[in-house]
This record gives sequence, structure tokens and C-alpha cells, in this order.
Amino acid sequence: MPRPRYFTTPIYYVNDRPHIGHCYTTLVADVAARAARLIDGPKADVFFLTGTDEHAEKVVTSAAEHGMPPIEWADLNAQRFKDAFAFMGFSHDDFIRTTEDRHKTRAAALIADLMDKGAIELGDYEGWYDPSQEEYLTETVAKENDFKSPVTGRPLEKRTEQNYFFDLPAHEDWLRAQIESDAIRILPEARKNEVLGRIKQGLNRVPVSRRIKDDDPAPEGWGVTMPGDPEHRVYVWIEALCNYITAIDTPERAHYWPNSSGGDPLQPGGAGQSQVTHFMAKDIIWFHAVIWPAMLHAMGRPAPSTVYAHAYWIAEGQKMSKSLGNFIEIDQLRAYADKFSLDAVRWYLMTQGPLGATDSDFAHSRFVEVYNADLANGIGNSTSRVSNMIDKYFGGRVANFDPSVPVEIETEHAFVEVELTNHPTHFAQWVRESVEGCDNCNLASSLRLGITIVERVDQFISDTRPFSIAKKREGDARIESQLAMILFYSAEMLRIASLFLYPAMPEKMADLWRRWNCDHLNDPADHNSGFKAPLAELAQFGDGGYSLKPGQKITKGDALFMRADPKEDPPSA
RNA sequence: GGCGAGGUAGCUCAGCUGGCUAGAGCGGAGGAUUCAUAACCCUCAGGUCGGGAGUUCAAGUCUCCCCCUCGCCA
Repeated sequence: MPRPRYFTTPIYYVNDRPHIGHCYTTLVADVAARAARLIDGPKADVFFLTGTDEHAEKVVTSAAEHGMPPIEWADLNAQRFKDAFAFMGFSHDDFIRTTEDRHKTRAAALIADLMDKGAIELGDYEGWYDPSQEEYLTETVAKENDFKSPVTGRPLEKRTEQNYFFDLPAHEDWLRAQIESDAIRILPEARKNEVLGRIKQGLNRVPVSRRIKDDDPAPEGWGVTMPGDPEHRVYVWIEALCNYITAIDTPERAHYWPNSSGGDPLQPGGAGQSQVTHFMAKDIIWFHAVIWPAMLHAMGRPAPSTVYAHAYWIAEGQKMSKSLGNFIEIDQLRAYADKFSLDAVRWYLMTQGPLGATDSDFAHSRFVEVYNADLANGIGNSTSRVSNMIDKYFGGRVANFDPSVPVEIETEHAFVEVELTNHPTHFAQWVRESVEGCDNCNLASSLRLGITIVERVDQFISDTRPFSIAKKREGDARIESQLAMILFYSAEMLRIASLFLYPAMPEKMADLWRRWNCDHLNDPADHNSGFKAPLAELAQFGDGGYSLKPGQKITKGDALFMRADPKEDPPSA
């Protein structure tokens, strides 16, 4: 049995409008989840979670501004995320909202557990309070604003109040050891250094609650109150982190968190144990790589295996910001998808995106370049030329050939035999590379393998020149067999290339499989229907159970990706 | 101010523990070809590897100084 794998995105602040940032993080998780399901095949045990974080005070005030109860406002906005994610073709298994009872009750239980274990205690909180906004500011923000309210300019007050604190410093040594040894793997590497550097500077207690104000605008039951102390509400950040557990705290799902029963509970990723990967943007790595693992440790639960923090998208060379109003929102991605196809958008984001530590630019000219190079001129054109030749020369069917007749190419001096015997070995190697890439979250390089194979197909066709051979095949069984073999090889290589490309482009690849009449999927019409076999078996070249067979129909269809004109204006939302 | 990352071809970046004429992809130029989506294939980049000094038989690759960019923290 393949080991269980659990992929998460952060739960998104429900007041936000879905934009490229939310979509990107979720896309990365989607591609990781799809790749895992493909690699592990029909027995894959993958759970992919996303959702929304809804208990922030601003949600209550925004709702009031819109003249509706907070939950209605949250419903409305959460739906926007659901719609956006459905549009993006994400394959999440669940969408959790922190306002749901299943979350609230379990989050409260987790906090209670921490209190029972003495990890959370009451203490004094001293900070800079902005009376006009009724909120505390961090030391940094306070200082930056010269200890005046950033909104009204009035002086801040130093205030003290009682709060509950999580004893983070108690876990310092453990955290450092876990992170240094990669027991908790922080990726990319640069982020790991950053986190370790910050831990070395010393850890502070983390406030986990806020006293509920007398004039609290939130309705009864909003948020999660501190167990045994209804005067305090659990700080949204702490409550939000709990979603990774609350969503899977059912008998069927519990195994997605590594359990304590088998061996050392604090050694995640032991054999058979679930592999947990949290994806997020770099701004919230501290919560996920330090506070959350420490909370889990305090509860006696294993930590996540991998915390992956990608960098940001910028737009046409400019940082995206509220003041500039240049966020690339879901509508703009929709406009690109309308023009270039959704899978093209997914491909661009995945292969050009900020998976590493540095930011990436979403530039229209770049989009078109990548679209043309990889998709239109790459997999699109190659599919087209291969299916066209099979149609033209063999009536649209994979033809029989005699494997003992070698394929030869004509050089200036002689006919040279083409080396084909290594093909199966090459593909087996690529499968290994792809699996390894996914394990290390090198999703982009794993996807690139598909394009590498397409390039091989184009080269192979140039070398063997089936279109020239076709002209002199009449009555020559040897040449006929060579032609059949070349096209079989080409089509078979494309079939395998498409498997590598699938996690990013599920719709288009399923389309290709329908044209090729391949039966990789349980339901050929549904790219989410699951695979009939693990990748290694599906990607077996030439004589595998899923390889193309003589007589198999290959349908010549419309262009998979039509070439785009770089001079055209960007699509607008 | 503290810690960290980085400055390599027009663009995006590879170059691990120092070693032959510094690489890839994209864009651009030329050629060849015609099965294909003006596509594919082949060839072409003469880039002071941020600047300076040093160590070494040998340095993008190590040391020191300087300049610049960017993170995280205070």
C-alpha cells in the first residue's frame, strides 16, 4: 500500500478577493496532489485540503458595513473562493471553513488539550494599543509609525492586559533539532536558514487569545472562546492552524496525520506513516514551521513532514499592492483561460512561478512566449504532426511492424541504424526522476520532463524522416514496417510525455488520451476519475499493459494549443 | 543595527567540495526541411562571471575590502 499523503494550503482570509496568490498556492498543492495520485495509482491514499479562515474581527465589521450578519457575509465570500477554485480545476478533497461546527468544536478541544498539558497559561500582555482602531500593534509597526496610530495619527497607548500564552520557548531546542535534521523539512532551503536564524535570536511566548471587548460586535458564538474562560477568544491565527487537524479528525481520515502508535510519535514520516506537506506563501512560514509544530509537539502529536513556503508573484514588474490596485484577480486569470485555455494558465503559473525563494513576474509577453514555446510549438504541434501522419499513412490506426526490422536513416554516405533499444530504460529513468522530483517538491522540474520527451519526439521525427520514407514504401514490406515503427514510437513517446504533463494540465492531457484511445483513467471522459495503475506501470514504454497496441485508433483532432500572436493585447477581465 | 540570500549572455536562471576554449531555456539571426500550428530540425551569443586586492600551478568557484539588490528580525 502506498503511504498516505496529506497536502494542505493555508485557509484563506475570507475577506480577501481570490487572486493569483491564493490560486497559485492552491495550484501548487493541486499539482502535488495530482502527481501523488498518479504516481501511486489506484491505491493512492491522498488527501488535499484547502478552505477559508473566517473569524477575524474585520469579517464582523465588513459584514456590518454590508448590512448583513457575519455568517452571511462569510458565506458569500467563501463561495467566491469555492467558485474560483472550481474554475481553476483544483482537486481538493475538502474545503474547510473555520465557522463550521466541525472545526470550532475540535479546535476548542485542541486548545483545551494544550491547557491540560500546561502548554498554555495566563499571563500579562504588554503592547502598543491603538484606541481609535481598538487593536494592538506590534513593536515594529508601532515604532515605524512613531508610536502613533497608522490610521488616525493619534498617539498609541502602552497597555497591559491579561492573555493566554503558549509557551513556545519550551520547544526551542526540539524545534532547532527537528529543522536542522530535516525531520521537519523546510523548503526551499533559503527559508530553512531564515527560520533557523530567527530561532537562534530567541523565542517568545505566543499570545493565543484576546480578551473579548465589552462592546464586542461579534454575535454570540463567533469564534472560539478559551476553554473554561469565555472572557477570552482564541486568537484567529492559532485557531486557524488547528484546521489541519480538525478537518481530518474523523475515523476515515485520521490516518492522514502521522500517528503516535507506530514507533516514536515524534518522528514523522516513519514507514507507512502519513506524509504531511503544508504549502503556503513565505509570509506565513513562521506560524507553520515554528509555532504549529511546537503546538503539535506540546500535544504529543507528530509534526508535519514538509513546510513549503514559496515566494510571491509580481505583476508586470511591479509589486502587487492594495494601494496600486494591481492585484491579478481571478477574473484576469479567467480571461487568460478563456483565450489560452485553463491548462495553459496552470502551466504558466507552475513552470514560471515563484516555487523558489525569489519572486516571479507575471508578464503578458512572457506568458505568450512560454505558451508558444512549450504548448503550441511543443506538445501541441507534436501531437498534431504525429496524429496527422498516422491518419495519412495508416488510416488513423497504430500499424503493425516487425520489431526485427531496424529503423535506418540515410546519411550522406550510408544507411545508419537508429538506436532504439534504450527507450524503455530511458523512460524508466524518467519515471524515477519524476517521482524524486515530486518527493522534493520540485514540481516544475518534474513537469519539464514531459517537455523534454516531446523534444525527443520532434528530434526523432527529424532524424528518421517518416514523411520521406512514406513516399517510397509502396510494395516494400521492410519500409512499411519501418514507417509503422517510427510512428508507433512517436505516438508512444507522446503518450508517456502526457503522463508527466498531467498534474499541471489534466484536461488537455485527458483530451490527448481520448484521441489516442488510451485507458489510463477509470473514466476517459473525467480527468479526475483516478488512474488504473501507478505511474511506473502506465509509463512503461512499448510493451507495457498500457502501451499503444497495433490496430489502436489514433484520432486526428483540433489543435491542442493553437499558436498565439505575441503582438496581440493581453486579454482583459 | 543584527542575521541571511544574491549580483553570471537581451530575459529567466544552472554552474556541488577551485581545474580543459564559462553553460541551459526563452527571445533574436542564418540555414535546412515540408509530416505539422509561419511550426519542427541544425548552426550562431565572442558575456571584464558587480568592482578591487589576495591565496593558488590553477578562481564565477576560496579569503579580505568596497558597491548594489532583496529577504527575515530588532
